Amino acid sequence: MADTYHHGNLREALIDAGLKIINENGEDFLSLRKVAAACGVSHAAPYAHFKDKEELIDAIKKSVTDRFMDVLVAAVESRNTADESIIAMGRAYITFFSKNPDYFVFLFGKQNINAHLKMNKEYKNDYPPFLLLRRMYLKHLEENRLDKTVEEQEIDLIKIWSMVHGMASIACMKGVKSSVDWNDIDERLLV
Amino acid sequence: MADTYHHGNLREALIDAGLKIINENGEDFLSLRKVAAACGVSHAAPYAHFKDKEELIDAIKKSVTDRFMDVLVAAVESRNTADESIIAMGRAYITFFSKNPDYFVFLFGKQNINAHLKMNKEYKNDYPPFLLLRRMYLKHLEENRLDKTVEEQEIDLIKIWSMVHGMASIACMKGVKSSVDWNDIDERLLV
DNA sequence: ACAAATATCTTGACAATGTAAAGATAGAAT
DNA sequence: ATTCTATCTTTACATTGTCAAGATATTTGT
Repeated sequence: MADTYHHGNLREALIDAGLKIINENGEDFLSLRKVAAACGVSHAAPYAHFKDKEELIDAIKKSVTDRFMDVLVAAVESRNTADESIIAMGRAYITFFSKNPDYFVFLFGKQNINAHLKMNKEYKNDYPPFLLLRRMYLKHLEENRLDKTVEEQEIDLIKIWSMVHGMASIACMKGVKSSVDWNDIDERLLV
Repeated sequence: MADTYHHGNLREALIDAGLKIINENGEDFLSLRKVAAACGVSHAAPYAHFKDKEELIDAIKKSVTDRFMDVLVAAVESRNTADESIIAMGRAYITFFSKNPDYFVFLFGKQNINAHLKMNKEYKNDYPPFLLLRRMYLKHLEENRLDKTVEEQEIDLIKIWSMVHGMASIACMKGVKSSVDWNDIDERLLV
């Protein structure tokens, strides 16, 4: 596989190698040529699979987002009621980024949150974690027989997401002395 | 001033020129050489004032943070009660970044939120906007004669900051269809 | 099965960039 | 006035993203 002219699985290998570099040395350390070298191919080989550096990075982001979604879905499915699912999801959201603070910067650090999602048109205009949250929220309304206008729903959703996302963001900030146990806070999410 | 060997005010000029480039073309477009050229000096001149590129960027961040703080302080001082001040501050926080979405990415997009603050040891371990929020929060406790433990205070503060910061973050995300009026939400901050 | 088309990879090149070293120049200190 | 120091220039080099031309393998059409 390494002694053939054609790599055979270079696209995935580039994504994995890129992610590894980011994990070990941060995004700034990543370069196309290093990724190529890590895969044992020439420095221009990636251009057969990615238009430019950004396209590779977007692919890596999508890879991370997939794992992120796995965690969120698992959290949601570990509970029965929508309320518990939402809390579990919030915890998982924060925990995921507390464990890998660099992923937060990597995913949300740049301009467009879902540039990498729009590109591969797998997802449309919406962010998968947000879609999951909305689904659980609607379930929450049903189960509790609550009646809210669409606008009220939007506001509730933004509130929940903002708090969770904001807490994840702040939890990832080095230099912020967190005497706070993040997993203890989000129980107040739906209060 | 441009025809002399010594620039006279190069440090500030570099910061201003750098900020201008970021405003017009984004952070990615910024390079030390461009900043130097914009100031009419040789490409290595900045090294007399900044250790490396990061140090210049940190200085620019500090400059933006100063303006940010001006806005927050103005908002706080425009109200009488602490409650109103906190809400005004939250609005100003979100409005500031809604107006300049790029600043959000620029300030919080990278690793360490206050690397640029720690460096110039002007601020210690804490983030100025957070200090302002804490001061207002304590005033809020006094005015309403509320009694909370330090832990409860921390949680309240993180909750408020998380929601505001999270909303700012989400408001800055291109691709997030915001049918939400951000300035309308934060009235629920202290509820 | 064979030829043509295509996908994948290599080599070589170039401009932009960050940064270091050595030297020039001006202002400050003594 | 001489020395010192901060500031700036010039030169140089390694890294990087990207392109173009060519080599090689795989797929496709017949």
